[in-house]
Amino acid sequence: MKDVAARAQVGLKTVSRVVNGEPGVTADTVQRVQEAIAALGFRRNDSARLLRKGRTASIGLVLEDLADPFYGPMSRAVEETARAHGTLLIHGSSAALPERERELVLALCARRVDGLIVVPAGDDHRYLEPEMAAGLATVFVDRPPGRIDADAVLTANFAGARAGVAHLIAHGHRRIAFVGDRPGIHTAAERLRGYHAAMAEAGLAVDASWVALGPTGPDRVGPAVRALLEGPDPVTALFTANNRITVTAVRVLAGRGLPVALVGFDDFELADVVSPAVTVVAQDAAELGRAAARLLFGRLEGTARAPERLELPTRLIVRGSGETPPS
Amino acid sequence: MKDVAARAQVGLKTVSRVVNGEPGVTADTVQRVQEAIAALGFRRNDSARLLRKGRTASIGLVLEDLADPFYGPMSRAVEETARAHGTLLIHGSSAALPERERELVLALCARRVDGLIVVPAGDDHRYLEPEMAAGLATVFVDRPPGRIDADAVLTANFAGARAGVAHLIAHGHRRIAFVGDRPGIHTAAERLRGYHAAMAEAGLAVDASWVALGPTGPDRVGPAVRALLEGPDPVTALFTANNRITVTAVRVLAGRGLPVALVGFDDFELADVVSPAVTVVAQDAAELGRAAARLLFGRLEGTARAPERLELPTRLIVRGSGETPPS
DNA sequence: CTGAAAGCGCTTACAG
DNA sequence: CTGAAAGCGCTTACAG
Repeated sequence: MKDVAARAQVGLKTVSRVVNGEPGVTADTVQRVQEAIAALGFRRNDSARLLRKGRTASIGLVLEDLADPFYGPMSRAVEETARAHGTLLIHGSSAALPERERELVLALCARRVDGLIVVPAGDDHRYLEPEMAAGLATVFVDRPPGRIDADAVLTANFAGARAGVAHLIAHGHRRIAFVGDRPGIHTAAERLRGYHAAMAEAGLAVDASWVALGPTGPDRVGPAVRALLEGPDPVTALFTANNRITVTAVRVLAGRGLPVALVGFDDFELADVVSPAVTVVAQDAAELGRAAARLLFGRLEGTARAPERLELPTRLIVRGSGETPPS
Repeated sequence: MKDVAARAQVGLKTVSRVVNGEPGVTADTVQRVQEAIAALGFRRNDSARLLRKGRTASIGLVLEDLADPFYGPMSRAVEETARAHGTLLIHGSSAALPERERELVLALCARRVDGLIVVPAGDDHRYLEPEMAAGLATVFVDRPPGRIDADAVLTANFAGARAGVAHLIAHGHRRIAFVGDRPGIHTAAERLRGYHAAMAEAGLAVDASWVALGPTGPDRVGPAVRALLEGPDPVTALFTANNRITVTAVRVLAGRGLPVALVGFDDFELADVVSPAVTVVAQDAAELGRAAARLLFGRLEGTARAPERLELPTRLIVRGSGETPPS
């Protein structure tokens, strides 16, 4: 910019005016500056600009794994909202490691992102308190923050799971298994609670062996599902508590002839094409992202207000697998 | 930092030394400074730091759509490599609009990202020439850059498609359709070329009505596939040229009883579970991202070298749908 | 071991 | 209409 000013024989401020299209510069001067800009190939350095302005026009999004199909639409929705606000999006995957979540979040804070959207991996977010006290807008999504009060956008996990399990019960099932994520994860715990509620409301006792919790990879889920379907007194229906688990269950069921009822939490691509098509409790990942971004920019632009908690409804999509009667 | 210095009664440089763990400060001084840091809740502003350092420790990734399952693993791979280099990742979706790609890329340039990875939406990247001449490291991925010379990591689209179509021919098919993306897209054109090559090598004439090109949404692909399978002299096999198209084709085929052979370009989740399981020409999206990131950081750390072009091989995964004989 | 001065590339607040 | 000075929050190069 200094070079441009020198070449156009004007002051720095005049170059700044031209670059930013501010009024109050003679057409003649504007042209001289523009010629110098073109000749020197000058481009404004937005990082320097934003340092002076006191914001970064960027927000951070920390989630579990960008490669998980659940997070793609969510990220995209956040990105679109950010774009509408002239803001860039910095991404980070925590790989479900609390330590990595913290590291990423603090790196983003050090960059002074204007706001932060976090899908928690850990269950203690007190490390964010100083940042939030200093004015960092933060919204948690998919899972609530741990040990601090902050904006959160969640899915109705309890109600959704309860409705899914009740659906299986309504179709005559009594021996229903729950295959879920590790119980330390909020969504997993809520969905499990929904399962227990539906069973209790129908007056059905739950055998401890019907509940299989753990990592969502096929290595754990495959054997767990097979175990539930074997033995002297197998379950007649499965409630799978997230899309990674459902997909593995579908794969296992496809390998056996026996009809087993299945309802999954989360919709997934081709759920309508596999045979039988999979009945799911769908949540809207994109809307989760949109709502979180809306809350975030609301907070960035508005006045201070108390933390808000939004809960988005689920939708039962009936496709066939959940309506199989008990064998 | 000024406040910390004042409170600890030291100079700015000493605070800087403590914050960065540089040697040459008395234990006593270190402690005074650390107390001041804790009392004031000071956190270094990395944006300011990096401005002074002349880099931003961030790279930009511009792709078509973060919500497309093809890009999730690719992004994640780029992110992991960036992480290993202490670099953050800024994401942008072009929505396949050349104008939006340009806008995003230039916004990232204005932020002075250290490097850029681009999945092109447009076919003219001369707008990047001044930036690249000024030292911006840039790698194109999935599709080559248009009208400039630059690093690129591509899939062997031509060879992969040729092998996929040859596979159908080897299983007795003569009337094979090609359902692909708009021909302006490089990958689409290459795959079409592979189809024509395989047909020509087998001495088979291609009826113009067998080639259906256009947008990859179900609105276009669904009717196109149905049209190919109806009429007096329908095709007996389909080659679908990307995962969005294949998924729609699978959906259409599931709705009819007749066996039609199918080979798709790109693998996708549950390809092994739908019935029949789908034979695909798989490409490695994660490796595409990893290779691109490796090239980028190689360029950032190394000396200048001529632009490089990598081509990753595809893998034919035989699952059943591609081995259906002609009806 | 320690710190004052200059600078990264911009904008703000002000004066002429 | 125009520009010199100060400042955003740091680091670099240097001197003591």
